[in-house]
Amino acid sequence: MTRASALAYETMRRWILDGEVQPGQRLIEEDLAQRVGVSRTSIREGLRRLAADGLVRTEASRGSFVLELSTAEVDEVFQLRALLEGHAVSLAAVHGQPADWEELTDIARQIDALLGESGLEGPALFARFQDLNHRFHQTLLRASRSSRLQALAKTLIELPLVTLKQHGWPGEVQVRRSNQQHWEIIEALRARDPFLVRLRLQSHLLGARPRALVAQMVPATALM
Amino acid sequence: MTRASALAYETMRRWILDGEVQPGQRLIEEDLAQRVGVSRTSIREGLRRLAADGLVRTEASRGSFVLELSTAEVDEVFQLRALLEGHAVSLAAVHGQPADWEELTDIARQIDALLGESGLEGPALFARFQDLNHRFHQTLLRASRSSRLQALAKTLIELPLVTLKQHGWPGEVQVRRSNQQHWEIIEALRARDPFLVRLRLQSHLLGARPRALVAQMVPATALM
DNA sequence: ATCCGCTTCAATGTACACAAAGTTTTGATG
DNA sequence: CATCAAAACTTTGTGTACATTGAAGCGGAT
Repeated sequence: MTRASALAYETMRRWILDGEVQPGQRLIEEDLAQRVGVSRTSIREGLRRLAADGLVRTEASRGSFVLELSTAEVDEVFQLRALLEGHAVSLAAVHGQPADWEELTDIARQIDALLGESGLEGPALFARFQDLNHRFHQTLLRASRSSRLQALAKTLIELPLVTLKQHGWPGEVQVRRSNQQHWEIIEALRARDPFLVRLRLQSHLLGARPRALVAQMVPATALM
Repeated sequence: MTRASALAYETMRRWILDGEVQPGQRLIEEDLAQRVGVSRTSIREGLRRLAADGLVRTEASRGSFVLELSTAEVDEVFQLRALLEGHAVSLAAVHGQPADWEELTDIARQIDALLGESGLEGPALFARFQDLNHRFHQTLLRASRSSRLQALAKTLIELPLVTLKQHGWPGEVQVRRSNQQHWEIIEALRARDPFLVRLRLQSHLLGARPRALVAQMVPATALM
């Protein structure tokens, strides 16, 4: 079984996404090899995959560094997500199946349930919301029935996660508002309205971003 | 200098894009190593980069295969190109510089010059047009001033090239029509009209595709 | 003759050792 | 004391040997 390199990839990927290694930090192959428990060969293969994902940047003969994202770059990523996922949901509105709506509904229900649990707050609430939210967007992408579009968007979705520890967690209010929008997206999908669902999804993605982004947008047409 | 792996990557990439290895063909690491003149280590690294580009597909423990694209997948790629490059040119209309317009104009002039040369036809004409056309679209992407968008679109642009040998070359008529559209795109950029330039670019990209594609489009909104 | 399982073989996956490149330390000199 | 160059060390890049896996071919049993 192809395991050592896959193990290296997944382990390091998790370290980066969970913030256990800092953005900008240099990654030394030998150290990684010892920590993961595989040889440098497998570590190198994992690093190259991470570089392809955009999670690390590799400079020739100088090593690999964990991705750093400026706020401007985070905005850029969200603009592109809005473009690609907007397209995806409008395809989903046409090609999607009732089973897709069910899956989305199930996830939205689980997020609602999360909000109902008393005593759940801060990091704990956030971690579970994060996971469900991620699944929601992945499910939307799958419903587009375009594997290539799915692959492109998937990499973008993960990039901003490296900066989460710096930006802190959203509060219960934001989670509530976010899931309300999820329900509205599902509604537009059930109605098979590609135009409306795209608008709602783009609004969902860009509304969560700093206001600065809106000002930078190409007026009226940037994301269409 | 990082050379062996870079050499492997570029050499194999050229083989694939030039059709010297067939779509679907299995690539055996040892053979490649001998043909390129580097060790399997470097070949493997090159293959992984090609896999990240989407030019080869790697199955665990079973080897690497040159990308195969069905006509439906080619259409899918062009749809995504229309989406991403459409966005890019509308950004270019806002953020681009006069130097960008000059560069584009220069390329369009060279294509016109190509058509003026008597005796140039078939594969020879096509090869030179192909190169200039590629540079035109790359320049458009650069003018968007979005490196991430550029990177995403760049990989898509190259994918359909693997099937060129199967589809034959476009004639002089198509080249002429294509460059006419290039001029119209440049005009819309100079006018800094993000809406118009996006429409013209999408029309340029999708017009060249089989009619079937239009029928598959999500009515009215697929690419907006 | 066909099907099942075992052996054999070819190709990929992994580890390790050596080579090349880059960085830091050190020491001599002005 | 500052500066610069050379040596020592650290880290990445490449080649090669060995391990593992999957496929193909072979042989025997029904």
